[in-house]
Amino acid sequence: MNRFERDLFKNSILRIVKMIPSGRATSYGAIAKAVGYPNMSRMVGHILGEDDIHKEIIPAHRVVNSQGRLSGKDAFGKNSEMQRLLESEGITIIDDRIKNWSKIFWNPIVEIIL
DNA sequence: GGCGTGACTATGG
DNA sequence: ACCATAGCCACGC
Repeated sequence: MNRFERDLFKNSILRIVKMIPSGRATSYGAIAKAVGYPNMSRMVGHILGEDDIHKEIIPAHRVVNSQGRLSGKDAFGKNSEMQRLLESEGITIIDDRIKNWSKIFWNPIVEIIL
């Protein structure tokens, strides 16, 4: 993956994350698949953690792992900022896991209409 | 180029 | 449902 591909990958990911509706969430792997790189789930998390990501316009807190776990919460500073943001959107979290994950899950491939 | 690492995932016990 | 394991692959050292 050269730098050009990497930039496309990054831009595509950020575009999808911006589409996640409030009150819903998706997974690293689902986003990776949606942009055509099914094995790049780890990179999705890496990119969302980069410093130049503006968390005001990129709702990175709506991206969790495939089990609905808040595996990235440590990147949101201390005191469970990620959990707080999700709860403020009406999502219930128990032991770092989103309740009713199958209902909350937003699948980009299915729900994005071009 | 080797090696360890990680906001990951699918699978099997 | 929980844990371990093996794939995965860009990145940094």
